[in-house]
Amino acid sequence: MSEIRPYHHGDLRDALIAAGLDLTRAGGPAALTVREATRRAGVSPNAAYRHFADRAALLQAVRVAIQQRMAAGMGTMDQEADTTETAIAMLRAVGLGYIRFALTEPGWFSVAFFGEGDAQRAFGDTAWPAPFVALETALDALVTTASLAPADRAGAEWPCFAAVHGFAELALRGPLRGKDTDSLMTLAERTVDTTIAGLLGR
Amino acid sequence: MSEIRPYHHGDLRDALIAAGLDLTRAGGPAALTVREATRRAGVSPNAAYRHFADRAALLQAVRVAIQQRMAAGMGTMDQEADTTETAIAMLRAVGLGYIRFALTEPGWFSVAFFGEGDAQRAFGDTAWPAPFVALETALDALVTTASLAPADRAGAEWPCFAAVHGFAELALRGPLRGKDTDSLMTLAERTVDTTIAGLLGR
DNA sequence: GGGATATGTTGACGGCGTATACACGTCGAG
DNA sequence: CTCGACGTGTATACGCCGTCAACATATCCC
Repeated sequence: MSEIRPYHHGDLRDALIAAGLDLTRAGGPAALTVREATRRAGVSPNAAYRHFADRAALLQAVRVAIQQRMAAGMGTMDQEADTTETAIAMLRAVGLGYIRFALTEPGWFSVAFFGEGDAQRAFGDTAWPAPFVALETALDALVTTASLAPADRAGAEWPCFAAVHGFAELALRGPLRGKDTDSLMTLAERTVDTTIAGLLGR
Repeated sequence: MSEIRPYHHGDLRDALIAAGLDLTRAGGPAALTVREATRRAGVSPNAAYRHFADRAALLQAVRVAIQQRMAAGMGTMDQEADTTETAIAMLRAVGLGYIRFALTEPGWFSVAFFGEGDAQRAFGDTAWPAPFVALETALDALVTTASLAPADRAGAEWPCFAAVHGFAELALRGPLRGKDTDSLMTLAERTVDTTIAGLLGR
């Protein structure tokens, strides 16, 4: 991109991640293959091992790239929430945004969150993924606007995250698979609203 | 087991499913390999293809076997629910039973529900899995005991199923991975209770 | 200029799913 | 009782995969 990088390849690492994004977008985690990624980068298979310890490491890098993209694509979450209504709306938007991303980019979604065997590293080492941070922010806003008792704040993430992630899984791989997006989003709204209602105890 | 079945193998199909149960119990769907299953059955790899079209068909058969086991292991769901309290308790028990199975048998759970690529067949052709039927029953009981408005009955499965399945996913492959079972079940209770509260609108 | 180092290639190994062709055991029809 | 059809298991092989070890090349720094 910048000036002349007349090296062997130039920037193989990024090229492999880019290929990985292409592959996983269409086929999910299983579609990411060291050999195919290197093929697309116009390089021999083993060249990848100069930049990634193994396939899992490449997949992890792709995961991070997807999460960044997801953060950008989920729209701005940085609004202030100063009333109960806006705080609830914010929480709702976070949940529906998560589900919308899953429906829009199923391949990427499947990589970004617990997709493959050791995918716990979706959270592991680095910072938490953007959607999760947005969830935390929205829940905090519920407390500051006195919609949620401070005593109920701890652990409130899990019902929310579970409902939203579980719905995505139902829609992508479960009994809701194949339903059209409109119906799915209607059901998603109900799922999110039910969870919020339960959380606020009313 | 029974008398002399001096055929080539005797009952290879069942032997392969049994091997598949062993393999997936420890290692989830990825651990199921045609070659390893046939190895355990003491037979050449291609013998499997006399009984299953491909690896996916074998995995599907294992899935069915797991779901039967799960139905048996989740305890009896056939109790009557004639009061609001018992109906709610039933719904709670179904949800917590689902999560408990996921925590107790993570490998099997990962196979039984949307585990691999085309796992939608967890529901596809045959009858719905037992836990799902139990959920339907519990929701119906809520209606007959007048805890849930009949108008709210349709689609009530999805918030419940999403919360419970999502929680299992969080605990097995997500940010809650590694937490001890007691803590997890506490969080699971809160998740289930939150969902029920939201469903009953109170 | 000349190592040290970073990067990429070649070749190989073992594992996988599975196609194709063959062998064996059983059983029913003549 | 024979014989062939059929159900079942084997042998061989292909192309894919991840990855190791050894080698080649390009770049950077002294």
